[in-house]
Amino acid sequence: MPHELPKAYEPGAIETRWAEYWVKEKLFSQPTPAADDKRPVFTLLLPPPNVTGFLHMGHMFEQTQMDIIVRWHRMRGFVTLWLPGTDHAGIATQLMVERQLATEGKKRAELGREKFIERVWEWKRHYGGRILDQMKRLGASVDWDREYFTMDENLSRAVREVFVRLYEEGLIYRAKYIVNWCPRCETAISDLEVKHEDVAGKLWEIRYPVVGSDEFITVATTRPETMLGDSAIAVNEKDERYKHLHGKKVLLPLMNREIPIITDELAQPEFGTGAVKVTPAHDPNDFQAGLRNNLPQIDVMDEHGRMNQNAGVYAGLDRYAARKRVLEDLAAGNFLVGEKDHALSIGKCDRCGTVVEPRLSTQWFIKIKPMADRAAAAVESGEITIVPENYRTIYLNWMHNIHDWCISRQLWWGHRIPAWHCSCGEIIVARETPAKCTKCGKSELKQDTDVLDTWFSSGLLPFTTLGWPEKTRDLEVFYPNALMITGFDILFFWLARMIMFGCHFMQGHEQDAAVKAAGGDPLAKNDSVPFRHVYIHMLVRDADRQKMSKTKGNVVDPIDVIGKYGTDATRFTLAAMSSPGTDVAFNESRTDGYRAFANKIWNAARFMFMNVDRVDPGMRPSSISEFDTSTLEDRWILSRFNRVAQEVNDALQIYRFDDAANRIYEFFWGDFCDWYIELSKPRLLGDDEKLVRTACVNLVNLFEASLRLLHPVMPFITEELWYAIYDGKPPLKSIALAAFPQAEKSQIDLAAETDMAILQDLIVSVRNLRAELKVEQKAKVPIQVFTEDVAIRSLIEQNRGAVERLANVEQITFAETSLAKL
RNA sequence: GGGUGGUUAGCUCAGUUGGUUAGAGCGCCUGCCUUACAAGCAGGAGGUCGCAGGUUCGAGCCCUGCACUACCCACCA
Repeated sequence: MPHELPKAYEPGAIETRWAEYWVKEKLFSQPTPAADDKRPVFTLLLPPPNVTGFLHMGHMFEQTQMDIIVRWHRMRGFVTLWLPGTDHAGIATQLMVERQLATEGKKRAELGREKFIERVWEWKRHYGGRILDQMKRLGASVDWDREYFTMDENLSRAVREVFVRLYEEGLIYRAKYIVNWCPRCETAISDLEVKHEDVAGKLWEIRYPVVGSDEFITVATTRPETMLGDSAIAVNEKDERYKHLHGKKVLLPLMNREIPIITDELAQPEFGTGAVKVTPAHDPNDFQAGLRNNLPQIDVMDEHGRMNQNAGVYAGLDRYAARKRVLEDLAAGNFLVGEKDHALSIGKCDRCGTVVEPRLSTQWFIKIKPMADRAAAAVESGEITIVPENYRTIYLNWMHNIHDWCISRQLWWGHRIPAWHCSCGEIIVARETPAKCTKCGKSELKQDTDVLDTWFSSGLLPFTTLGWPEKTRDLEVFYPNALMITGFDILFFWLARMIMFGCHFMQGHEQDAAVKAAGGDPLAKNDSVPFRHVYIHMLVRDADRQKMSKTKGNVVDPIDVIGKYGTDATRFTLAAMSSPGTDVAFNESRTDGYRAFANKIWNAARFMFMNVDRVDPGMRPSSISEFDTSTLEDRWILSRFNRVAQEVNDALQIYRFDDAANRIYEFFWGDFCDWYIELSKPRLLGDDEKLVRTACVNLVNLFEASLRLLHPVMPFITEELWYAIYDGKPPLKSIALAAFPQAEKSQIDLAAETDMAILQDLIVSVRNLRAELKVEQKAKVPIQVFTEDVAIRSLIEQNRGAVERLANVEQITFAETSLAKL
């Protein structure tokens, strides 16, 4: 077939065609390897996008990096599993559906739990697959046959199994505790889900009259409405100012309740007046102080952030309205003695932005310390390595200062907690719905209404997606994952939890011996870890380094960019711009440049086909060994190729996607196109049929190998041209299954590189001289070269043709003096 | 309050263990439709490497301080 390619590369149709082909042919489905399979294994779990999602640049960035690594491993002969799925994303999805309902003027409560959940499933069916379809367009080479959803029945069963086991081990407990509460979402949220924001607030000073005296004690607060729930005033034992008041009481203004003056470390003499109000039900520090001093916990607010009946006349008021009224009333009663500006940081709900209220409630917790210690050790010992390295310290600091994890959420969307309450007070934690109470035998049991934090189930994915708790062959082969690629923003939410759960539940796990022998990592001392290496990527920002956000309107939609420049160019941009530890300022001008690169590749192919078709239309690349190395430029380009192959492999080994991409770019454009193709022209245009043929064989071989080298970064154009080279009948169904170029140091021909560098220097300096002397562009001129070096003379002598052509000169002679001239 | 990263060409960024004239893309200037590619080719201009000290034969790189900037963590009433 004559290879008639259009003059310019148009990625659109070509990319969609291959994207569909890869999925249709199930090219990336990875069956479980047989017992005698001796190939090394590479497993990678795709961080499951939320079902709320649409694909944004961050996803594309992450997936490009993963796809490069995955394709690279596959081409190097690894049994490669890249496992895709989506996350039910409890609170986030519930919020989206609530918003959708709001546009219909409906509320969640009106629908009731069952109907609401049905609505969420509808949402999931509608939006859940969207991001996966977009991933297909990106060419993500995941195993679509293994796609999962975190609420699939098998995964849900695994969640219950984990909960029950942890409960039985005493690591899950239920307690009344002060937690972060979002009054809008009406649920507890974990510390991580609270985002702190610095605001200019006020500090109000309130004086409480001491009972039985005309003295007052003054305290300061940023949340005056909570004084309604005060149960003591604390002073420091050593504080001389208050020693005479120890054991006395104050009358709580507005509520007219007598509360004790206690001594507690909560009060620091240096701070403010040295006296502090204690409100155990509304502040975490006060809560602890309350426990230490056996104080009553007076809860004055409800789940909506409104004052309740304990707040007396303020009952029913919203917390901010109550604050206003309390301050007015305090002022009227002459209890308010000061109001100062005060910078404070307030916690807001990560999801909806509502100011979080510390709230006393009964929740389920994980006693996290034992798992955290093991998870810290896994990183400290090197069983898990983290790149960039500074995240290691961040991770360890967090692990070492960890608090118990509140895992219950008062939401409707998520994994229901497998606990059943009996009217007798007994709580039964079980894998399946129990028939009757284990204590009193009653059969009317009510399942706990709470659901689990969404990160509870995602923390289990490295093993639950492989069939756990069954002892599956998949688990044996594919666990642990080789790598985890994810963003720093979910380091604690997800990564930390996966390590804790993995180490805990996979304790004693040994990867299949054959697999281990083939691809085992000597760093890993124990296979319980969920993955051996972690690569943390940074954020994609806009060209001005601003965070992309819908409100700012600076979101760059990857689908738009792809439409404009092609997926390959966009992928190349993201790869070339991703240097570890630095955010990517996504700049379309770069993408435009890489679109040109794709076009360059395309046209190099056109040039090659033009010549090949002329001499031998049936010519195919055979093995690289048939590459003819009789001339300097052939030896040189082969050496350059081997060098870049080695460099690309080295770069990918340490996740330097930028280095890998840049090295290929420089090689292909700079060495292959600018020099090698130009150098091959004299041969191709000459009359010597044998030389023409040799030049063609070399071009085809080198080009085919370059495509394989390029493939992980630019999968589409390489697939298209690879098929073209093989005339639509390639030896394998996809270049993605062909071998990735590897090279040894011995394959680098230093002599050829040095000699070529000399010739290149010569040609460049002649060109410069021509420009300097303003010699007519087309005019061939004779030159004299001055050199005393015999070797260089003979080098030029042997490559006279190339020099003459590329420098546009003729009659090269050698001068005896340094007065070389045109 | 603690911690981390960044500061290099007009713009966006590389620069591995300190070692000749500090690189790339885009933009800009000059000349070219040369038997793939004008999305191209050949050439060119442009940098006191944030500031101030220090170590060294030698510093963009190491040390100290400062400034600016971004981010992470934190229960300071």
